[in-house]
Amino acid sequence: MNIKTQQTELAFSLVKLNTRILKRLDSPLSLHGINLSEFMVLRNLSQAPNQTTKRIELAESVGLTASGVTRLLLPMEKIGLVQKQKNPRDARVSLVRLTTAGQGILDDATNTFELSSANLFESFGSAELSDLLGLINKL
Amino acid sequence: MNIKTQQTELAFSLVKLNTRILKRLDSPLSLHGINLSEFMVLRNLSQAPNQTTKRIELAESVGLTASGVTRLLLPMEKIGLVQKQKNPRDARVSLVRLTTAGQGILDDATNTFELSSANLFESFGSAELSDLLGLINKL
DNA sequence: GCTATATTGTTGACTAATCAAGTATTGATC
DNA sequence: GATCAATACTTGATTAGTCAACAATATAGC
Repeated sequence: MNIKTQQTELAFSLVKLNTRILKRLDSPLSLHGINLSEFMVLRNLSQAPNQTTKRIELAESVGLTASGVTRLLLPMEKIGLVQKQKNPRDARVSLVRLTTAGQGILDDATNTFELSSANLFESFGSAELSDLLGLINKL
Repeated sequence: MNIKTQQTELAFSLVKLNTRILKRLDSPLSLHGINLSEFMVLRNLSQAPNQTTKRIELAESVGLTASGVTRLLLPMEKIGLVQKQKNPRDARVSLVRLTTAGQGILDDATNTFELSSANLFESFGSAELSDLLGLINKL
């Protein structure tokens, strides 16, 4: 098999895999009233210094557009998972901060997510896991 | 790093990777007037015996629901990339067949897709490609 | 300091998909 | 051979996201 075919097959397989993975990781989170995108946001916030991030950085790290983030955060603010804050140094940016409630939901959801992940990779040993992570990080 | 953390990190990375990959493979196809889902459909059909498949198998192999396939195929039929055909043995199923026009578009689009794939995996050698493919196929 | 350009974010209009409900047909059981 | 459940597909309503256009603010060069 020549390299072009390998690349193409791989791309094709990755695309096919996609939906299945997303569904398997997303559905279980509905238990906590959030979806995968919201989980990603919460997780990103909790790892950010001071649990606070610029919306645009959030967009980048979750793989959405700025406008997608606006729409995603709206209900999250409403139910109090995150808070909007102004940046005193730059009035254009508005910062997003994880609330205590948000952290609580994140903690619960993380358990679920860990379970789904374990389920997803049940046939993988530790070596394979780090191999795959290594390869993925090259992309 | 314990195995649970590995699994979780990997799942997280996969999700983050997702959007980026999809966009890189999808956008270039717009040159040919199709999107990634349509490309997947055409490709699946062309590899099926007699270039014909049941809609529900198509759904399965492209990662959509039956209803998603209905909606996806509608415009494709209209512009003549695929044809609807009845199954004489079972009046419930309707078969989908790749047309010559569809095959033409597929051929063009395949070149583009190969290019995007090559671009995506440019830093991968042949061994890495087959490693990654192997790991992915375990999922 | 003033103007031109770039950055951040929001909004309206749209798209691709989902789900739940419905229709039509088939196959299995009694 | 009538009924009941399962299968294949379609449709209306909804959802999560995009893009393009916009407003507000910041930065750089003159």
